[in-house]
Amino acid sequence: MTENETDTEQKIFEAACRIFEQKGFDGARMQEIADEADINKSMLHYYYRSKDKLFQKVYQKEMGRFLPVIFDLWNADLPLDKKIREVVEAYYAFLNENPRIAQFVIHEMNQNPERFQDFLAKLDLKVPQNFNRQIDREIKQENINEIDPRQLIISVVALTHFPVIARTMVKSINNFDDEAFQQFMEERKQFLVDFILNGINYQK
Amino acid sequence: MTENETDTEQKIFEAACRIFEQKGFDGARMQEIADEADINKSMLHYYYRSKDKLFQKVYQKEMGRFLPVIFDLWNADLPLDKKIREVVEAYYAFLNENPRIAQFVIHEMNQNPERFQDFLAKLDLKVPQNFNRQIDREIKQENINEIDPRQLIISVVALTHFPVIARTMVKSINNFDDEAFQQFMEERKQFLVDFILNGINYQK
DNA sequence: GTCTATATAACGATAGAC
DNA sequence: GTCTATCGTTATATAGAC
Repeated sequence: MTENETDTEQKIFEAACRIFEQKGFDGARMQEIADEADINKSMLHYYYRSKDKLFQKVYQKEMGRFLPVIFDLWNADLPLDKKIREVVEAYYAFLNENPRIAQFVIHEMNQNPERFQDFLAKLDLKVPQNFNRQIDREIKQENINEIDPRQLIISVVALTHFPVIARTMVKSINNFDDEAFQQFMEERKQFLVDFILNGINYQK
Repeated sequence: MTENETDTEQKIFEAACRIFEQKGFDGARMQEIADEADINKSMLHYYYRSKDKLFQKVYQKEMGRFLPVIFDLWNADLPLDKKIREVVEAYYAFLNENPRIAQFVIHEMNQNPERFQDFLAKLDLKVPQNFNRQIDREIKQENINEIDPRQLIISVVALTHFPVIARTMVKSINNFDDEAFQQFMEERKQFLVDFILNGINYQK
């Protein structure tokens, strides 16, 4: 019966992830999570004691998945143009598989900045030092404009993540259905790589 | 006594704006709004009947302020480089005066896409047709790369708005206090204008 | 219009049978 | 482990005195 235990617990957790991602902590209802998991509400308390503790688990999982992806590739040993393409594609792949995670991160981060800061500190993410040096070199060799690497990183994150976070607005304004939105985002991928490399005046 | 009536009603409304912006509909408490307005909780119901109706008013005010700003300047009769600078500066000015509005819009839009779509339809915002034509001309004259004007607009919104929405993350990652963040954003303004114009390969 | 007191409903959490 | 029934709290909302 160990399998059934694990199974129930996991069904609850996965349902909680979906509901918390959609509604946030304040908007989520324990009953709703129970319904989503197709499991009796008491089981949520049996396995996780409280809404708060269940949320903590979800929070750690989602933040722990989201944040490393943001930084992972910047330190890679790749030429700048290839790196930009890889980062954009990695962001796209991740956001495609996790369409609501960015929205969750943004909202819960703003609701409780201290908790976010504490969590970030524990993650011990590497500041992209290699990338800073790479940008320095490229500037000295006059391959790109003089830019602050931090401005570039946040710009790439913004350009890729914002349309996903603001998907409702992008769809409404352009009268996109889901399919048209998906196509728009696919076209955007190539646009972004060119836009970013031109943006820093990259000379091959 | 008409003055006192209006005064109380407005104090409530302004407090409600601040609380709903920070906490969202689900996270906001009527008692908290009453405290923020320094007014008895019953008065909220006396003037606005319900939390929902009070929120509707706030929603309409905030959305009605936010959305026009996004589109206003794109149709202006300005050369492209000047237009980009003006738009970026207009976005900056608005977000500086309303530091939490973008976060509010994003969250409530995602919580209820249908309501957002309905509201947007009623606003009857002009699609930036003039801007589309301007981009067409610039492409034909080979002043810029072949780009989709919709991709450019959303990119400019993303580059300016994302750091504000994700302010907590930007601050935490870079170990910025409020002052350092403000300076980073100020430096970013010039970075963005160059980055965007280079991004579309603008030739003066 | 403003206050206190209270009704009503929703939600998180627990007890206890099986 | 799982279910039903229910407790205790909190939140919205209203009634009624002033």
